[in-house]
Amino acid sequence: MIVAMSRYDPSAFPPFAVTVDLVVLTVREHALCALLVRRGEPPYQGYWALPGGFVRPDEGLAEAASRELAEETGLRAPSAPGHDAAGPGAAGAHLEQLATYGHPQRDPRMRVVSVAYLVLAPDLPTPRAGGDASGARWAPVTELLGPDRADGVPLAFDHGLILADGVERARSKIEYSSLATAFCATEFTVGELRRVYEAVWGVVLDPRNFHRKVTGTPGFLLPSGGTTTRQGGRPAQLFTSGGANVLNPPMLRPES
Amino acid sequence: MIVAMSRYDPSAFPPFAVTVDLVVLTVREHALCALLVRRGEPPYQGYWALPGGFVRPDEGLAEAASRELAEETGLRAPSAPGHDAAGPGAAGAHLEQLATYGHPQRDPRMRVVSVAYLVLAPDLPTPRAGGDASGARWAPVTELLGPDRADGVPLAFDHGLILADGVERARSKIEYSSLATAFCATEFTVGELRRVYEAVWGVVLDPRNFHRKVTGTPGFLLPSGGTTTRQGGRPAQLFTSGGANVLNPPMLRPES
DNA sequence: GATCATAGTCGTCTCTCTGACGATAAGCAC
DNA sequence: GTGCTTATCGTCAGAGAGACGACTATGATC
Repeated sequence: MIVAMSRYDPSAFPPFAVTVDLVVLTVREHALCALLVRRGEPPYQGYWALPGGFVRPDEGLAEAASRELAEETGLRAPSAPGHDAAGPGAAGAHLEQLATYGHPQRDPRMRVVSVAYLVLAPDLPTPRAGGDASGARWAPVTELLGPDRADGVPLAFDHGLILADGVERARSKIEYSSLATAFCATEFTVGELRRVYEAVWGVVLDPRNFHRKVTGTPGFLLPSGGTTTRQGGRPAQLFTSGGANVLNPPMLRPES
Repeated sequence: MIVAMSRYDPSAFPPFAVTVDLVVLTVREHALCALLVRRGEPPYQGYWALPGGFVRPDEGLAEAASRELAEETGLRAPSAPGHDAAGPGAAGAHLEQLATYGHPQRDPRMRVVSVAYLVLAPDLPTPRAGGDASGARWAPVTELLGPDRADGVPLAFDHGLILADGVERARSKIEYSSLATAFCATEFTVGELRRVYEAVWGVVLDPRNFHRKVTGTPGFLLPSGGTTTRQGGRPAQLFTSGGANVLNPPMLRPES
């Protein structure tokens, strides 16, 4: 392909590389964690980075994100705008576009525009390294963000910024949607859902008020009929996500 | 530039064109309006489209959006994440990234990924046609969206979809931020701000409850000291935007 | 089996905020 | 002045949230 740049010729254009990067979040051991892969090649060889890759010439952006997600984790994720064809309570991760990053020097090799996607997934087995990554892990986001970062080595490229944006999106979106259920298994208890909120927001919530709120919000939870004692204590009712897209009034994050 | 495609060679990549498209919204005559330009060249010659253009090789995405905005409207817009350097109440439009659109066939000429930006501006003079556009106008969004579209001709490319996403973003964002003030002049009255909400949401709000809400929310409005009678009736206090980024509790959109 | 620890669930009280609406204030047109 | 407009203040009932007491039903431990 021959490429030329002329101000007024609309058939000419400067070429860009387009990639997708994934902010894959899950809740494990009461902490919000992000999926990282270790880069096996320069630039940033040996650094931890968000999973991602080039968009192919014949695929859409969400399609590329979904493909990369499957390659890295084996997760099947319907894209966000289309409703989950499997209906309420179906397993599988939530995927939505986050933002696009295109600083001219964000990749030293060439001009790269990266479309970031946010994935919210239930707890998964330890990831396998895939493709061009020499390792993969779940990292608590508290160790990756902020000035009190435990791991002194930053992420590759601008992935620290992308991760921060993704975490902020997740934190605000579970306020006014039922998206927190995407962090849970198909069936879950009110207490498990509460622990998701507590992990994502980093707060403690009153179990009684939380129970009243989520069970009193129409469309948020559907009773599945069963009970479980897997958390110990008194048996708890099992629910599936009611699929309500928008909660009104929203869940309130304490002291924000 | 020679381009090749190889699965595992990270220095090779399929080339994309990257553009920015602008959803410029304003409120005029009690209606939410979007800026459209008429395309002077194929494809979609003669169709109305969102303003926009190619990103240059050496500029960032927000920079390109800001440049296109200035070229089309003369507006100077600071990008959203950085706070307005001119301080609270400064004129100038609000600009933020909206979403990125990259369906493989969205442009018949080539593979184009478009990063859409949302601009909220106070009422502006009738726009001039600029660059490759043969005309420009403000169109009420009610005439452009939905099945009851008055103008039977759709917008070029996927710009109808982009516009719908931008309008939805604006409608939801003024709920929990002070962004509605971006539609007003530097100094404005409570009534003028209420008419912004009414136009964007397409509802009527109770003037007394609205007044109590906005004047009672800390950081939303700053009294500027003056008064005006430009809306008729009793003189109204003038305010500037207090710059509060997030309103808690939010403004409530009726019956949503 | 009795006791304890754990987690779930229901209720109550108070306070804040909202929606509905009455009442008053202060300009302009005539 | 009267009438019309818009702005602003007040009042009241109801919904919802935060704080917290009380009770329930399981497994663990003695």
